[in-house]
Amino acid sequence: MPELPEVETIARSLQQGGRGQGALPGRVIRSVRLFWERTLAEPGKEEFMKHLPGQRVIEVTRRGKFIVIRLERDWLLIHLRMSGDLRVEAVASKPQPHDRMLILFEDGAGLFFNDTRKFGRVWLLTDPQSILGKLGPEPLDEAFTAREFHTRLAARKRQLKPLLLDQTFLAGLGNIYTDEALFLAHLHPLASSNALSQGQASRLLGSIREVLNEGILHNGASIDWVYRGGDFQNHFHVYQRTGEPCPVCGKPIERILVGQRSSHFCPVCQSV
DNA sequence: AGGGAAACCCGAACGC
DNA sequence: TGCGTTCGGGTTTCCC
Repeated sequence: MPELPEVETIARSLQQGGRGQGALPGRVIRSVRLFWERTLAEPGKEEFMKHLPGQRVIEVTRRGKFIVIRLERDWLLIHLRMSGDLRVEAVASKPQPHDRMLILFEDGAGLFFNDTRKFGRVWLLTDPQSILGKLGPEPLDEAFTAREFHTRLAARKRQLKPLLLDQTFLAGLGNIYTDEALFLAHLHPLASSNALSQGQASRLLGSIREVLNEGILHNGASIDWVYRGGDFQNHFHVYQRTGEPCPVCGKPIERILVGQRSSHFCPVCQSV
């Protein structure tokens, strides 16, 4: 579940060396190995091999669900998608099952990209804005106001659920966090975005921030058997709790399909 | 413009 | 036991 909190956690650990000895900044790339090429590397294997070796890592940050690695000349963007994970080894050992890429550094350290379901992607770019520029605002950015959020919601006429999942509208929310935020805000996933009052928009932004911060606190969620360290899955209010009593009113949680995505909500607390 | 569907993947969890 | 089928997560692309 490569949603914002986990990406945030990994980016932080990569910067601070949290996972083992993983501080990337300062390290110089020696070589790159791709164990899976078909959809992993953009623009392609040849470009990676040609341009990455010799470049020093400057810093590691995050934008939306992307992990952003700034190199001396280029930029590396990593999207973990569903089952992706990053692992840093001070002395790179041999690849493990489902490892898709290894970036080997001159001092022997290695950054492994492991991804069971092969959904993840890595981009090598001279200008990261070609991708990051399309993203909507950061919900955790304090400069992003509830008033601005309300304006953006009112400018569209869409079901709340798909709109919140739209990364160009707001960056970083996935299916879990959207369901949880809508529940906390007492809003129905099918409610129309342009029907929200300023107060409802404010409450929704507050709920989004609460859910994201809670996810970060718990190191993200490990659901669908893909374990990646977090335990936020033990704190869901509605997600994957179909039929269980609503923690607020006791009515069974319902599950519907919205924009092909499963959506969990309380039919009483979240009226349209 | 909004919404639906399919495609990309895999392994768990099911049905028979 | 061993098949086959379904499912779901994020995103892009195509179509109405």
